[in-house]
Amino acid sequence: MGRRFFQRYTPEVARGLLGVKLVRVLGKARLSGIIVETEAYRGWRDPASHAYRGITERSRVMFGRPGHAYVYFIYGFHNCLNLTTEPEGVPGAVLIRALEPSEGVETMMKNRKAIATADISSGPGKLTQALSIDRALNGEDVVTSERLFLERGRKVERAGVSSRVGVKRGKRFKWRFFDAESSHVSMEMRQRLQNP
DNA sequence: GCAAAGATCGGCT
DNA sequence: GCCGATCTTTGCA
Repeated sequence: MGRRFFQRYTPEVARGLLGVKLVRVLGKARLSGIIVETEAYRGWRDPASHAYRGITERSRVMFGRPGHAYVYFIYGFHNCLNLTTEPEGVPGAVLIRALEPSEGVETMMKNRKAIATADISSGPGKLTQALSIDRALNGEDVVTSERLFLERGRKVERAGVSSRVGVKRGKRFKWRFFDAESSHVSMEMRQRLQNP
């Protein structure tokens, strides 16, 4: 995926990432999964976004060039992976919320101590654990990186849209996108199917 | 300095 | 459905 893909209106990128394969290379091992759920965080008017109050040490990456990883640590336990969007200077990022595992499933299971494959990466904190993604990858350029990047995946026929989950403010933005035909999304919110 | 909240998960009731 | 774990970031004194 080129830089231009990310340099657009964030909800558009979030929708466009559905069906794309996220690849993590660890030594000679390849771990990957198809993105089936995303959320957009954008601009200065979105109260749920880390960029809401302007540039801080943490949110700096969101204001930088598009196509970079923004990884933050939350609740004392979990890392969350985002990909930055919009032209430089405009804050935006897409939170990757769920993957459908494809390569390296055994390793991901081990990383997760999971017994069911549906449980490997069906949540933002789960997938970073499965793919060994932490803040060491914050700021990684996924357009040129060889340890974290995107590849062509499959076409998503039916995309669902809803409010974002887990946020208190900014509910009015319908910026959560998911593959309505996937059984690997983070929650069973497969009602309210629409076309974005 | 310090206190409080947080883009979560898993276990228990 | 509710609760606890655990620690970073941020806002305010």
